[in-house]
Amino acid sequence: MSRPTIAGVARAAGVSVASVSRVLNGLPATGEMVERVQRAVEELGYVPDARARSLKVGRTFQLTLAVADVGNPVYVTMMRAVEEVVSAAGYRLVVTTTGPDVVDEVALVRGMARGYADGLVISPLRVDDDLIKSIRECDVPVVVAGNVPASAGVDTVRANSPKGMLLAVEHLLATGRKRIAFVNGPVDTVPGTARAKGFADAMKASGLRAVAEVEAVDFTFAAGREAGVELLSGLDIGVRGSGAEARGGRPGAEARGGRLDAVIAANDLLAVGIMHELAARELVVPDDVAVIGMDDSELAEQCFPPLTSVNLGSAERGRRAAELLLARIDDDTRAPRRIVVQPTLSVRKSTP
Amino acid sequence: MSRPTIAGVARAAGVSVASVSRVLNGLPATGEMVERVQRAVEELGYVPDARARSLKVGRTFQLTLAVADVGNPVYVTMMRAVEEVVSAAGYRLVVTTTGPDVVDEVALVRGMARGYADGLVISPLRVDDDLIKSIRECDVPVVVAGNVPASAGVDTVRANSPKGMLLAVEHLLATGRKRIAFVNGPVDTVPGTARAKGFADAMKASGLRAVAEVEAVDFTFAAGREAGVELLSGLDIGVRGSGAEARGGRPGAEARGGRLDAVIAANDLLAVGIMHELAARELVVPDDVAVIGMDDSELAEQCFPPLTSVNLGSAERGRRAAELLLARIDDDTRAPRRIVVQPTLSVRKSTP
DNA sequence: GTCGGCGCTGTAAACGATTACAAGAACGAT
DNA sequence: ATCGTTCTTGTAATCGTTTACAGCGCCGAC
Repeated sequence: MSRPTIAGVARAAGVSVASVSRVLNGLPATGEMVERVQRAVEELGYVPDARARSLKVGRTFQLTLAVADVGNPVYVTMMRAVEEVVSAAGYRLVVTTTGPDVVDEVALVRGMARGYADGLVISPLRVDDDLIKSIRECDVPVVVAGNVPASAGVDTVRANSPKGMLLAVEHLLATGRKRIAFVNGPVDTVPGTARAKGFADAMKASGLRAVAEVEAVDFTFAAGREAGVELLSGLDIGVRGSGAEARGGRPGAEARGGRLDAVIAANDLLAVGIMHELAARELVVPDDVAVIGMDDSELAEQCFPPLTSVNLGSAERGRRAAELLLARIDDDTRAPRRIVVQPTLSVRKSTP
Repeated sequence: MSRPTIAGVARAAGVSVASVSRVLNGLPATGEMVERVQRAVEELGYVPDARARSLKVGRTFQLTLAVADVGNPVYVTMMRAVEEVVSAAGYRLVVTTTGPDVVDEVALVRGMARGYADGLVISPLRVDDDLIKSIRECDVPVVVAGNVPASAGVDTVRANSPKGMLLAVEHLLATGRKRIAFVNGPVDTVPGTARAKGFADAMKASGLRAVAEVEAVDFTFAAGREAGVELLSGLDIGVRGSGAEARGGRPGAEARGGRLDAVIAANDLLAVGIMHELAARELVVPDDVAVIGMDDSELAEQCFPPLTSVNLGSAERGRRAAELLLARIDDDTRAPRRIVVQPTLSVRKSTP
């Protein structure tokens, strides 16, 4: 009645359980043995039990991907890439949402010790010593998709935000925009700090000063809109001066850096949120204000106008991270590798 | 050196393994016993092995969610909802992408017999007898998020597409649009057939005839653009007649149903794809053409103009599906339930 | 003909937890 | 003081697989 076990198959085939197991795992056996076992398996509809197998071989053939927010399209891209690699290698993927708190990330990493998965790819939003420690002590292999110090002694795959920022700023310069504002996510996050430093460096290298900088409360669309409101109130805006200026920008605006003709956002969701606020003020993208996002997610081509975005290689990072994880599962002695994926710029209609 | 087992804890605490297990599972024990065990656990950093536990108790505390395409924002919404419910109940979520082929869905359901998860929520894109059969025979509880015949004898949670279509058509009528085109996904899919029937019924009920109907190759953004190209070539378009008409619509267009002033798309991704093609032809949404999507995903509020969309309750469907699954895991004797979630219309700027 | 070697098969011991069952302790009632 | 009840604890079986080890043919070589 209940599911047949390997013992039932053995009985039906008139052989030992060991032989059944061997046939099922492709170990050497005579043609007749294979034949009998396969017939019995077929007849009973036997399917090996993953739980028992996991216990014995010490592996679950599952890998975990932990991201902060599945609603962020960049994680969807990454998830796709990871899925592809790990499923090709015969693993299932467990996707976990950690949320924005580092304590939940730590709890997750600690929990890996239960052995429900053979490895972890984690893209931590916030990093502290506890997290580093938990990763270093973790029983199962961990790959970090993001930036943690080399001292953590863990495989990492990260983006090159500074280079990406440089691409963005240079592209704006090349198209004649110099009055640039920057909307970042929380600076106490890993991507937030990287973007902040990258933007500062890129601007310095180009001899520019930011017209304005705003820190959104998180990396979501809603936060992008809020940041847009904050950014656009009281600033003199637009190439044509058709915007706030016509409606009378505050006097202080000039002092804060002058007119605004371009916005760089720390990710695509923020960029799209800002574009909505620009539209609400009847400012035209890119004519009045150019907008550049980061991540080059699917949203960048779906939004309107299509968003020029810095491709930080999220798909490649996902792929490489998954590959590193698989490699480490096979060989845990190898020295940790630190891969940096280089950015490219996907130019679309949101910049002139 | 390697991970401590319950036997190690028992030795360190000077008690039996049974006692350790009991303390860990909160079964009655004296204060001193609890004390000793907890100290030993603390000292050794013991964490129970999920694999061994799974084998013994016959449960993995994992649930699987199978969707066709993680890139579709409606699945992201659903996934969030499912995640929330199942993780609150102490389960992990395994997200699997089946792709568009029914054979892969069947393989997935069959594979559940391995017992790597305690239940499955599947949102099948295509359904055939094999799939129904595999679901009926499945060893672990299955809940279908979608439409399968009652004869399958399985819990289902589905949307009410016809009602949703009615909401869309009525909204267009109420805003003075009668020349409606419909862009569907593949009609050999579950949502595709439901939408097709719903649209036909809604139009009949309103005494209207479709100006045009296009079937996209799948439910993606790219397919939406292709469908947009097909739809818009040679049709006379727009309330103001400022569009194709000015550039000379083909003579045949009138015969095919006359001018076009509204498009209903089978989901948000298709709608957004179409909006891009409208924009490429300098047609203004909603002034020239109104657009309505379905799913009311995050993309609907992120795109521009924000998309009026039929909310088919994807979050609620996810939640209810997860709840049904948890309930069935607790009690597999209960008769199958078939829940229908009612739609609402989220009116935004893409309709007048 | 015997023996070594090789290759297949079966027996039984793991893997690390839970839990049925039995045994012992403690305690109150008679 | 004895007995029965209750509560706690320990012993050992069990979940379904994999795999070390031993046994047993069979073959070729001497």
